[in-house]
Amino acid sequence: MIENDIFKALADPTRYVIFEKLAAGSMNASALREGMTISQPAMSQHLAVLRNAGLVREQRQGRFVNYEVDPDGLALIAHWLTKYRAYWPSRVDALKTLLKDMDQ
Amino acid sequence: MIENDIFKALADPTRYVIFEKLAAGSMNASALREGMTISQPAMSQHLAVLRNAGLVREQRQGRFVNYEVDPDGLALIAHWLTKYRAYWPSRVDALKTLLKDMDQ
DNA sequence: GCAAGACATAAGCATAGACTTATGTGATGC
DNA sequence: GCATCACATAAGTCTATGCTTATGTCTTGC
Repeated sequence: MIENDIFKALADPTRYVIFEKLAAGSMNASALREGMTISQPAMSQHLAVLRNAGLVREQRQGRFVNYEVDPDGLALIAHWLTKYRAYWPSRVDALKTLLKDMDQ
Repeated sequence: MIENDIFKALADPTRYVIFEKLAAGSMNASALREGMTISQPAMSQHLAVLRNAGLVREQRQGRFVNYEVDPDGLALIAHWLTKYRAYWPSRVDALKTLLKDMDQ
């Protein structure tokens, strides 16, 4: 279950912040730590989780590792969402009416 | 951070299954337990988490409580996704469909 | 009223996972 | 070669949370 890894990765507040930072622009691990009170190993571990979930990908540049948002992860969420189009708001009213009619 | 509750709620495999079951059709808590080896309190607790996250809503019917997918929760995820449009690969068909449906 | 059913809440336990410090690995520069 | 930097991995600790049993609350049917 791939989606589960994605949700688990984004469920942690610290990782969520890291992901948002990367979404604003790709960065290496040290740069990501700036402004956050987090140890270097913790950052490394969080990035590994995000990477394994497919939300982030790395790119070695000498002794730096540049991290960036991986579109594939976002695509998976989007694809997952399409499974529930029946429940999307634009159709909610029609659905509500339908359900109400069916109940009686 | 509302999204965090949503991701946290879906990160648990058991809750994910419950959500999928409800997406296939609204049910009461007892019906949800069928086919799952899970205690009644555990189910009740999971449903509370899903409800607090806005993913599921309840509807009292006598001594039964009918649970159903709350479109608001899915709408929040969809809205969250739009923040990352810049990263969406144009080639992904699922995304195209999603965008088209959401923009109208 | 009272028993039984459907669900929620309480309290305690046990594991997952987020953190730490310490150490390892690979690249760069002198 | 060797010191240093950027990052990964290891190992241990502590807290969050998912589970259990026990009990409470509300509703229905007799």
